[in-house]
Amino acid sequence: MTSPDKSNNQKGTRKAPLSRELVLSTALALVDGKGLDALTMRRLGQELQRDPMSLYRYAANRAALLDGVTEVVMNELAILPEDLDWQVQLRKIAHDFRLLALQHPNVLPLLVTRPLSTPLGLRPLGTLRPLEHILALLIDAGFAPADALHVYRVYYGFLYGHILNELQEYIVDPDENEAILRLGLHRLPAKEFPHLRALGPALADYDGAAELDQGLTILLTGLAAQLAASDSPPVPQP
Amino acid sequence: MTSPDKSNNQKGTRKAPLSRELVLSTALALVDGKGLDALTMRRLGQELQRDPMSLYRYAANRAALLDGVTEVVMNELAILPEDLDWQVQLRKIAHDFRLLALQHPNVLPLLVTRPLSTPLGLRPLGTLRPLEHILALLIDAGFAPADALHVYRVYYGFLYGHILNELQEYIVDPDENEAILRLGLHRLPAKEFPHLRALGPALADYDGAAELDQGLTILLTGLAAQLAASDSPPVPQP
DNA sequence: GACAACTTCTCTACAATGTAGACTTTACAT
DNA sequence: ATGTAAAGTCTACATTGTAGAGAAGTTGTC
Repeated sequence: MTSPDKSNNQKGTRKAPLSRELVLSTALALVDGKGLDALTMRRLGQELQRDPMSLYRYAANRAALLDGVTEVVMNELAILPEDLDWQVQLRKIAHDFRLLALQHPNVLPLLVTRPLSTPLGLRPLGTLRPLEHILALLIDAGFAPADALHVYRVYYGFLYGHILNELQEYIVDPDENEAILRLGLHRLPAKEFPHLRALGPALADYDGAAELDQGLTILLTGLAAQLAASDSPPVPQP
Repeated sequence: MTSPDKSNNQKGTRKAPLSRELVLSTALALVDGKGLDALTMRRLGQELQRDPMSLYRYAANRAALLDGVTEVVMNELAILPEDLDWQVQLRKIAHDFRLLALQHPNVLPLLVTRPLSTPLGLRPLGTLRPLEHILALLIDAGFAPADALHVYRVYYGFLYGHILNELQEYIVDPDENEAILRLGLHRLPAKEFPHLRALGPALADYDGAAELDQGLTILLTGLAAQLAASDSPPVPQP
């Protein structure tokens, strides 16, 4: 072993030096496990058995740490083989993203919120890679580059929106879910909220994947139509 | 005047008693003006010329205060005359909501994030009213109640997503916008991000309203198709 | 080895925050 | 006046992010 953990393991077991990756992934674990609020410098330091201050070598401040966490999560989104039909690919990416969000529900607020403070041009590469990927995909599919951008926005907008929606209805304990729901609906004035109250049962069983897929179908239908429409008129100039 | 502000205006001008509305609207003003982080109990107290502790009579804690602010914003969303065609209405609501979000960009994180901590059934009525309204609208338009729910989700999902997207690209100073963008794009490795870099100009001029409308068109097209498809099969049983 | 430069981590300290608990002031009903 | 409830204040404390100075450990050069 060329790299020794050598001598200094005598008292507090001298630990291997930190790294940005280690710091960020422990931070992520903390958030996943105990929630966003649990991610404090002190707690993270404790988790890593280091003085909280040592963290500042790997993230300029707490905000940067949060950005780092979102980046880590974003990087978990695998980039995929390009073979398939573009519609199939968009579907797949959407579902992958949904699963990713479900695996880190506590991070979602960061995912949707942090980019608000960072102009697009300055975001970490990991965050921009999906964008580039989808642009490529759409342009290959026949969309004009500018249109591809619009389509991307519609698509990602819808995707983010769906995830938000789903996680809002998502409750950890599904038994509790129904209980709370019934309780809550009961509270609503019957005259003002007739439809909502009537939908109690329908609200109780929510199938996120199906819901997403349904939305995607609508979206893709519309997109395909648009593509077909724009494909014919502009003949390439000789 | 039966209610006197009478005697006690002699030294620090005895102030009229607070009220939840006053507290919340000042809180909103603070957030609008100075950003989310500026909304601290102490600062809000100072703004109202009261001891920070007095606020706890109108909001159980800071989190509740935040919820209150989102509620206030939500209540600004006017409910509209019902005459119009459902598609027109959905379009109108979407644009209204967009404008609302643009008027309170600093509140958006709350708008999308706070509901995550409150199960649907327990949200403030103001937040649920749009939901009920749209359900009614869709059911009137011919959707089965359960379908109306799905449609609502797609619609609101898309809407939220669009707003998030738009505000992410929104920068206060439009001059700076282009500068930052150019700067940022330049930084991207040309091999890895060819399309994104090429889209520089297209990225620079963003028309949110148009973008939203385009998305809505796609969505509504898909929805209308779905409505037509589901309208014929299930004949009412005699 | 001796020494220096550098990286990594720790200690101490401070200002700001949310909020519990006890108290004071004000308003009003009897 | 006297009691009761509401509204507002004071004091105090634990917890947070982070600045600044330095300690400990690592590595390179002679």
